Amino acid sequence: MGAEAQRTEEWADVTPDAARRLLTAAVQAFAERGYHATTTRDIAGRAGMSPAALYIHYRTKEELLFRISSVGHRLALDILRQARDGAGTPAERLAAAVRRFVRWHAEHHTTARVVQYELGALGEEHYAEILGMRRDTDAAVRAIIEDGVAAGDFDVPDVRGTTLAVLSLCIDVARWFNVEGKRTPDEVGELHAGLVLRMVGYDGTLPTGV
Amino acid sequence: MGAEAQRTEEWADVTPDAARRLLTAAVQAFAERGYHATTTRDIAGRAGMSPAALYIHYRTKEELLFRISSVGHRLALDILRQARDGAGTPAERLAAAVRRFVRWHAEHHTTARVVQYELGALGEEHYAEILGMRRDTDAAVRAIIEDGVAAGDFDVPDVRGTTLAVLSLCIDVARWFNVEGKRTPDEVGELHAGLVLRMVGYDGTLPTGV
DNA sequence: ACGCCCCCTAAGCGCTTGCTCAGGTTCGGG
DNA sequence: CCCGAACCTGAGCAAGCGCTTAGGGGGCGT
Repeated sequence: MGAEAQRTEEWADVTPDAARRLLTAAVQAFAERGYHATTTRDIAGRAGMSPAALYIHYRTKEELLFRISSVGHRLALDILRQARDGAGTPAERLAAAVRRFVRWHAEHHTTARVVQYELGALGEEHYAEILGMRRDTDAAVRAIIEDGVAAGDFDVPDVRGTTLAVLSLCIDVARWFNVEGKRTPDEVGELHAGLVLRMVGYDGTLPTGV
Repeated sequence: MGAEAQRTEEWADVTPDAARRLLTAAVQAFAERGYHATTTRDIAGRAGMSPAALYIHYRTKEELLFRISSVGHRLALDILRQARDGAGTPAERLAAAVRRFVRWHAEHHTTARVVQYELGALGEEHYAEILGMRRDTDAAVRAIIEDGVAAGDFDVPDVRGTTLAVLSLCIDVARWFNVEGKRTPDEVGELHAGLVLRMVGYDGTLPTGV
């Protein structure tokens, strides 16, 4: 499945068609220039519409950002929760979590960039709502690490700090990942999964799997 | 030494006084709201001046950003080069590099945020100039890791990828570090130094030092 | 005492911004 | 054939933007 196919799939349940086109146009524009440097005319232009058309489907420019941020956080959270609740040893589940989380940030790095770096532009209420999802994200990763510590598979002196560092390492992929670069999302995910297992003091070999 | 003292010290060689006040005002504003959401009136207001005063000391708003970015990158690069060229084993030098680099990103997280996340707002020529310094940053860290591999102290299958990940982990501190939080810059630096030594497969204990 | 230069402000110019609104087009159901 | 609902556009408004300009005040050397 190519990146293009996934990009449309990601917003598949946004209707009507024009609203989805505006949304994907906004994702691209926000990712390229940032929220504040993007004009409503630019978004509408990319979607092949007049500026006024935007306001039929969204009340403000900020609502567009919130919708993107909301869907993006939901997707990222689902990835981590699936790994947390999946089968296998803590090492296998942590490796799977990192692999998929990193792969998502690389593959959908435009969306991920908006999701991770444009939070500050959200309105107060929307920001608070997103913050809740981010706390859940942290909790999901922490749960896996705590499982590993309890099982005696991991050696982690500072669980909260290490959780933060693991998430930090994964999220930052969205900042530097470049489609023109030599590394595929799969390769980056694999590399990071290995690094994270070392960070938690797992002394076995990197488990394979999705 | 408090953060306040360091903040002024950081821009000590910027003269005259009004130019420095404008610069520090811009750093705060850019870090809080982002470059594009910051107005020249806001910057001038924070510095206790009229909007026009800005243009006596700086030709454009973008030049202000470039100056900040330039000084910030220079400071960060110096930290890493000092660690690279310092005495000690590769593990000691890598630990020192991460400790100090992370500490800088935590202590000066306002400056660091502008330096790391507002690159895209730079003009083309200024951007190219900054990019050169960023390549040097990468090279400095890579050199230490290569030393450790050559000495047989580190086990790193993918040197370039791991270098990128190490830098990534350190840089991202600027995004999440919160002065209100419970962790001091020193503690965060210590934690990350330990994590990075694990990432490079160093099997000794964390060396102490600056 | 005087002229000079540096530093600053008040006012505002030209432009772009987010957003609005009256009016037109398209299309399925009766 | 007509109606109403859904969707879209052209034109434009008020506000805010980066930046400019004309002019004033204060401290310096002479």
